[in-house]
Order: sequence, then C-alpha cells, then structure tokens
Amino acid sequence: MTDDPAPKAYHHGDLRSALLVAAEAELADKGIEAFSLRQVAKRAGVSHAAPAHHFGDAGGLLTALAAEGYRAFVTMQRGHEARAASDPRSQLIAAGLGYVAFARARPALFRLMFGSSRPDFAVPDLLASAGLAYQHLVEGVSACSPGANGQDIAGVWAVAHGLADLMAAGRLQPLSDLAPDAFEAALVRIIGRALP
Amino acid sequence: MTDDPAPKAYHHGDLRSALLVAAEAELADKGIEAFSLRQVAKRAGVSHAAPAHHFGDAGGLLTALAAEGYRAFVTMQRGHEARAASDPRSQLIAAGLGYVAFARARPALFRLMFGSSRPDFAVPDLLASAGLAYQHLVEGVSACSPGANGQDIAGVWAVAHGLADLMAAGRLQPLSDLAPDAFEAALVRIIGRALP
DNA sequence: AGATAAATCTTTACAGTGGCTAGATGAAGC
DNA sequence: GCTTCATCTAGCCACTGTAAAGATTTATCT
Repeated sequence: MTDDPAPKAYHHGDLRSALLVAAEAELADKGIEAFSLRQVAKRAGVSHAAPAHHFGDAGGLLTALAAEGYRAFVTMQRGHEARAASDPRSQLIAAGLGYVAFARARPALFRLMFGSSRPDFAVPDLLASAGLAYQHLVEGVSACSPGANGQDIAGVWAVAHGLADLMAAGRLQPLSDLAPDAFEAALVRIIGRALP
Repeated sequence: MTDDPAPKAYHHGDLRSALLVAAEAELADKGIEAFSLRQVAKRAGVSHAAPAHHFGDAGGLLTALAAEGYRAFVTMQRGHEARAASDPRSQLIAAGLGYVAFARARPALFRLMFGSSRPDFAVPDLLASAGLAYQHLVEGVSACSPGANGQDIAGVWAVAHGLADLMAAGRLQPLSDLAPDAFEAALVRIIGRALP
C-alpha cells in the first residue's frame, strides 16, 4: 500500500490474472455460495463490469479458475510422484497423496472443481484440463495393475477423493491433527488398501 | 390439482413441511448455487416473506433441511442393514451401500449436507442429527473391528463418501450404468477392501 | 359467547447482485 | 499527427434476501 507506481492506471495491464487470483481469494474467504463478482472486481481494484470483458460472466470466470485448478492439481500430484519411489505402486500412492494435499492446501478451489455446478465443463479449456487429470489417474492405475478395469479405477479414485473431500470440509480433524509424517503414513496405509 | 378444499386459505396449515419439500425440489432443479428463497415460496404458493416466520432466513431453511437429510440418511443406511446378513462385516458394508444409495437417490440434498457451507452446524438440531450419523458410522466400524482407531474409521468413511460424492456429481457413470446387481457387487468389493 | 392476545401470512420498502449498453480512456498501428 | 481497437467506467434493469408494518385467522381467557 505504501508504494504503488500506477495506482490509478486506467488499464490494469494484467487484469485477467489479477482477477483469477482475486477470485480464488474471494472464494477462500466467503465460499462459493457467497461468491460475488462485484467483490472480486473491488478486490482487484476495478469497476464491477470490468471482468465481463475478460470472462464474459461470473460463470466464465469460475470456469477459467477451475481449469487452472485442474492444471495445478495435476502438477501437485506430479510433484509428489517425483519425490516417491519409482515403482508403479509407490507412484500411484504418491498421486493419491498429492490429491489430498491439493484439497488441503486449496480447499475452496478444490470444492469449486469437484463440488460446484457453476464451472461449465462444456467449455473446451476446462473439459481438457479436467480430462487430463482423469487421464493421469487412469494411467497411474493401469501402470500399477495392467488389467485394471473401471471398477478398479473407481475404487482408487473413491478413496483419494473421499479423503480429500472430507478434509477440505474439515471433517477428518483427528487425521489432520496428526504430525506430518504420521499423517502421511496413515494416508499411505488407507490408500494402499484400495489398490487392486 | 382437481380438488382443493381451500385453495386460497390465508393460513396454509402445514407450511413448514411444505417449504422443506419445496426447498429440496428447488435444490434438485436449480442446485445450491442458484437456490432462491423466493422461488421456494412461490413453489409452495405463498408470499416471498412467508418462510421467514418459520425459518428466520434462507440459511435457517437450509439448516433445517440438512438436519432432516441426516435423519433420512441414517434411516436409509438402517434399511440396507436390515436386508443384509447380521454379521458385523456385512452390516458395515450394508451401511456403506446405504450411504451411496442415499447420495444417488437425493444428490442435491446430499451435497447440501456434505458440500455446502450454508447449513449452520452450530444449530443444535443439525448438530445432533449429523452427530447421530457419525456415531452410526463409528459403531459400525467398532462392531466390525473392536480395536478400531480413528484411522480405520477414516478409511471406511473415505471410501463410502468418495463413491457417494463422485456419483452424486455424475462422475462415475461407468459404474452407475451397471445393472443393479452388478453395481451392488462392485460396491461390495470396493468397500470390502477398505475394511480393517 | 365475546373480547383480547398470539400466530400466521401479505404487502411494501431497501440494499446488494449479475448482466447489459453506452460512453470514456488509453495504447498500438499507420 | 490521426485513426482504430481493446480496455475499463458509469448507469440501468430485473432479481434476490431481509426487515418492518399491516391484514387475517386461530387460540386463549373471562
């Protein structure tokens, strides 16, 4: 606040990115159900109609945010995989840890991606990024058990998603309160049981 | 519609129940994010301010609806348990089947209960009914494995909740499309793996 | 029974929201 | 220099939730 080189610039410069950041912050503060496009605009320091030019409407902004979310989601899974042993089973468990870690780190965004009807999954960008996330899961399961079918995939997905969703909602506090290494060990055990 | 003894009665008679029914219907039609208290009132055939006297505000109505939801949720689990073998393991799996069946039968209500921040869990009625649902889960796991700890509970809960939430979101279509008996067999297998 | 109190519902009013249109402003290209 | 275009602002309308005051029915008391 002390120094702002162009506090009243008519043109923002990178409003699109700024709005996405502001939108996630607003989402984290107020939740999806109290999400207000005007508040996002105020947060970014522009008029209430400015977002329309970049995203069309509120749904467009949330769709774009969810699409970025899925990319960050896969990135977080890959990060965990990179730190794990290279055998397929360890890799799949690491992906599950990344799944849960994302939900804990950015719960509001996670719920936008998996628990909201506002993002429009017919928009190609979101469809593609969500598809890549799903594909990443399928590949992980297939590498682990070559003959895996839809039911095997569902089982693994359900465990990771259940843990993630419950934690994003703050409903597994006894688990969340564990020390980091004990927490990870518990997750590994729970997820490991679900593998085919 | 053909016969209505008092179509324009000033006093509705049982508006509170009628509003809860209308609210769930509205939720199923429009989703939580487009939920409108005025539309609920219109659906019940009363003025837009009538709900306030029974529920205070929109959050109060959704809180009451969620509380009823948790009671129906436990009832559905008990129904599945009654139709299953009496050994603890079969009973716990049946509870899981009921968990998923509820999410499939009333997805909008399920998401209100588990994926929304609008119900106020500090309200005693909702706190109590949600607590009973949790207690039911804990008892089922304990009966199945007497030395069960928080991690065992989390594992079972995560599988059931993950399946339920993904199906409520329509993301496990290949599983949903199975014939009823094959579907149930698949669930039994997936849930069974998660038991301690 | 008749009068008073309480509960229930309607009407009216106000601030906030999303989306639209028209206009103002600055940047880029010629 | 000037035009042209993308960007942003300001004002408008329909809708929403909530509050307050009025209307109507039911319940209670004597």
